[in-house]
Order: sequence, then C-alpha cells, then structure tokens
Amino acid sequence: MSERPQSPISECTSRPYEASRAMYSQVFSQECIGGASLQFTHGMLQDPSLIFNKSSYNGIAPPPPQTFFPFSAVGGEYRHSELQASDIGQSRPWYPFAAPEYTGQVAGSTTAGQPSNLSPPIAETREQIKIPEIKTEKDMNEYPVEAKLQSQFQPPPTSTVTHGVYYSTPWNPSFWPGLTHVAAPNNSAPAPPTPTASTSPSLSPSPPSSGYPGTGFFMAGSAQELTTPQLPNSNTRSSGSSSGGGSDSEEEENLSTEELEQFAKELKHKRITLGFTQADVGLALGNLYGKMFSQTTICRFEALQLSFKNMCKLKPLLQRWLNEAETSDNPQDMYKMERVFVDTRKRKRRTSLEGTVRSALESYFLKCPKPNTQEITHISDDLALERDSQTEHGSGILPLQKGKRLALPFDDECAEGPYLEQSPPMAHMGAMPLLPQGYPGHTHPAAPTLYMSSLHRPDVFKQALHPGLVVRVWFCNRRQKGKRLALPFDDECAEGPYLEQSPPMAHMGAMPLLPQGYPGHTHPAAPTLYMSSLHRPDVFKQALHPGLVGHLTS
DNA sequence: ATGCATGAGAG
DNA sequence: TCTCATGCATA
Repeated sequence: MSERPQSPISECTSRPYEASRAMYSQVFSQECIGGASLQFTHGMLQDPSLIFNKSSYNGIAPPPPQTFFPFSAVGGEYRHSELQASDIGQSRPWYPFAAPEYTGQVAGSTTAGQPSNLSPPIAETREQIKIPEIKTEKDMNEYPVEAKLQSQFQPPPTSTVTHGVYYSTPWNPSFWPGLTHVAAPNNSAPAPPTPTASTSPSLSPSPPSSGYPGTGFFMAGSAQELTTPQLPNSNTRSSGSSSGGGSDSEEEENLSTEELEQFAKELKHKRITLGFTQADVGLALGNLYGKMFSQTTICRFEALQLSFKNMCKLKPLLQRWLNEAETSDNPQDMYKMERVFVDTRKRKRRTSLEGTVRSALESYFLKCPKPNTQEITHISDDLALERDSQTEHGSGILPLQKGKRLALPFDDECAEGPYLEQSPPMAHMGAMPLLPQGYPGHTHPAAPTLYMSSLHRPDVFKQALHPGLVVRVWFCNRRQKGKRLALPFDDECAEGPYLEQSPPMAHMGAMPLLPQGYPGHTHPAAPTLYMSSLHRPDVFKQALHPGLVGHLTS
C-alpha cells in the first residue's frame, strides 16, 4: 500500500508509461467489443480509429516487462536466464490441503473407469470426463471438496503437501496402461531426449513406467531442471514435421516468432488430426515430463497468447509431445489420460462482474492502469465491489446492488491530476459513453451485480479483509491481458514506425514498450516502443480472435 | 476461448 | 505490491 504516491492521478501521470497500456489492446477486448462498453466519446480515446490506426495512433503501450508473445521482434530485454531456468518443470504445490479435489476442465476422468481408448479420436475429453460433482462447486457456498475427491488421492503429509503434490499418482502405470509406451518417448526423442535429464535424474519426467512416485514427480527443484533438460532435442523448428527433437533448451532462445507461430499451427493441426483435445495434451505433458498443463495453457499456446518467453519455454515440451503422438501407434490410447490429482485448496469462487462494472473498470483502467491502493479502494467503493465479501454469506450467490456515488473516484487525490481536472473521473474517462445506459449523475444506476462466494469460507474472508481485492485482481489481469494483446506480431514494430517517443496517449500514460519477451539477441537493446500492433490487420484479427492466428482447422 | 483467481518470485 | 505463469470456472 504504500509504495505509491498518494495521489492517484498524479501518480498515474507520473507513470505515464504504464498508463496507456490498456487501451490499445483493450479496445479489442471482448468486453469492449461486445459490450460496446468502450466508446471513447471524448477525451483521448474517443476515436477508436486512433487506436486502430497506426498512423493516428501509435501508442500501444507495450507492456513493460514482459511482452506477451510479441510475435514480432520487438527487441527487448528478454530474460533469458529465466527462460532457461524456466519452471517448466517447476511444479508448484497446488493445493496445500490434502483433500483431493477434482480439477475441472482438464480431462480427467478417473483413470480407473476410463478405458484408454474411450475417447474417439476427436472427441472432447472434457465431455467424457466431466464429473457432475464438479459442478457443485459453482453453486454452493462452500466448496464441496469432497465432491472433487479422487479416490486415488494420497494425502501427503501436511507438511509435505506444500511441496506440491499435485497428482495423486500421476505416474502410476495402472492408470495408464499404455504408458509404457509413453515411457519411451521414442524415436524422435528417444532416450536422449531426456538428455538433459541427466541433470535432473530425479526429476526426469520419466514415464510412468519408471514408476515414479507421485510426489517425486513434482519436486519443485526438479521441475526446473526438467525444463530444459527434458526437452528433447528436436529442432523442430524445422518445422513441418516437428518430428525431430531438438535441442530445446537452447533453442528456446533462438526461436523466432515465425517458428513459434508455425509450430503453434502445426501443433493445433496435428493435435486435432490425432484426435487430442487441448486438455489431453496438457495431461500428456504431465505424463511425459512431469509437468502438467491445463487446457487453458495449451489453448493459449496455440493461440499464441502466451508471452514469448513462455512460448519458448513450452514449445520444446509440446514439440516432444507432438513427436511422440505422431510416432505412436495409438496415440490416443497412450495419451488420453486423466488427471488424477488432488487439489484441495479452496479457491474463491469466481466473481462475475456485471457489464456495467466492467465498463467502469475499463474506464478507470484507461485512466490509470496501475491504481494504487487508495485508488483501488476508491474504485472498489465506487463500484460497490468492496462489499463483495461483506455482504455475502452462506447464501451463495448474492447479487449486490449498490447505488453509489460515482463521482470522484480518484478525486481526492487525483483531482489535480491531468486527467481529472474538471470533470469527474468517470466523466473524464468517458464513462458515460461507455455505459450505454449511462450513469445518472453520480450514482451508479446499474449497480453492479456480483455473484460472490460466501464469507464463511476462508478465502472469502480474505477478500473481506481486502476490500479492493476484486478490483486489484481485475487490474492485474487487465494489465496482463493488455500485454498479451499488445504485441501480437511485431515484425514491423521493432524499430520502425511504431517507435515514438510521445505517443498520443502519452498523457494518459502511454507506456514504453519494453518487450522482454523477445529474444535479446534479436533486439538487443530495444528502444522504447510505443506500439500498437493493432493497426495491422492480422494483428487486429488476432486481437479479436487470438485463436485465429494459429488457426488451422479447428 | 477467456474472465477471474492463485501463488511464486522479485523489487 | 507487482509481474508472470498458470488454471479453474464459465460464457
């Protein structure tokens, strides 16, 4: 709370670089688009064209630290080190609590019950595996942990739990009959693959056949090692056929955006051809390398929605999986595994923010992408989000309505700020326009409806203790999202046209783009970029439909 | 496919 | 407290 200056606005001002991140990408964000929430009627963002039009607006403020899959080369500082050390293998303890929990999406039916062959080639595992119980979580006030329990789960010692035992028995052969097969990554990336493994013997993601204890599997330390080491050498970049194994670790650094894009397409295409779902792939990685990934991650990888660094990190693993899948006689059987792990940790129920609230948040974001604690509090208060937790009690979903003064979100502090000088914050931001229905005066006409979790839960309490939590998280995610969309492809961006010093939005805080996602060698010293990849058709397309980029067939 | 959330690590 | 990686839950 204290880091930042008290005055929000001023602060924002002072942090111009960050300020504008949002717009660019955000504009495209779903919410905005669909909800028409963002209409810049006046003020800096009024004209959308500005945003989309490169000529008019160059300022997509790039994300400072890490670029999210900037497909282009914006050079920047990329943290290679991290890359290598990436935690691909890094396994984090999931839920500290021992209770086994079923984690949703990933395909995960119980092993036992599921024949390896069950899934038809292209069938979506998720459907198959979906467990009714999981659903419970949604509605209830409390987490039905039990519901999610997996029989297999082995409760680790409490103390140990922390270390991360994710899956109950990932490597248990019994679960995957076919694993043996898997075990030997074979061909393309035969034993050697694990090459690096040498480094991490213990961790090596050896196949289940190896009989790894579930726990061993996730040693954090090991995970790291896994990262690169494990990667088979497949220089797949060769592309088309990813079949080779390549030296990943090193390659990671050298991967070009084109290669990644190509690979992403290839992956998706082949994955589909082979009949695997994204969830299957994620699970398979767990089996093969000890590091499982969710459908979400695989999806984002295919859609190139991860940071460049992250893409590079995952690529080798996926490459290897692809090789395996392709060479396997019955890939489906082999890889269709279920996620058997437990995670008991309780997670706060997802808050559902009403459209108007989102719009308002968006407006705030445009104003100040990085509100300080106070600002967050204000926003939270203004939007009535702070009460999330407070109001709700075991009842489960409880729509909160609060008609609150909208005025002066940051006024106190921001009044003098660049943005808010004369008009109320929201007005300033064009809140009115953003809200189709408009906010009457200072009140929030449409009180945000929140569906929150019950307080009786610990996690909920946390929120109660931190009123601005929802808002803060929203901003964090917003920034992250902004980064993701900001630099889709940037071939051109690197040095060129986009570089500017004072982007139009500067006053709003256009941020210098410091792509960390780009391989340093490529763009060693990346100048500060203010770019908006959006002006490009392709980029735009991606922004709107990230998946399209890699879209092959889907 | 993506919104909201968690948690490690860094500053 | 932020960033970043990641994932649950949901649209």
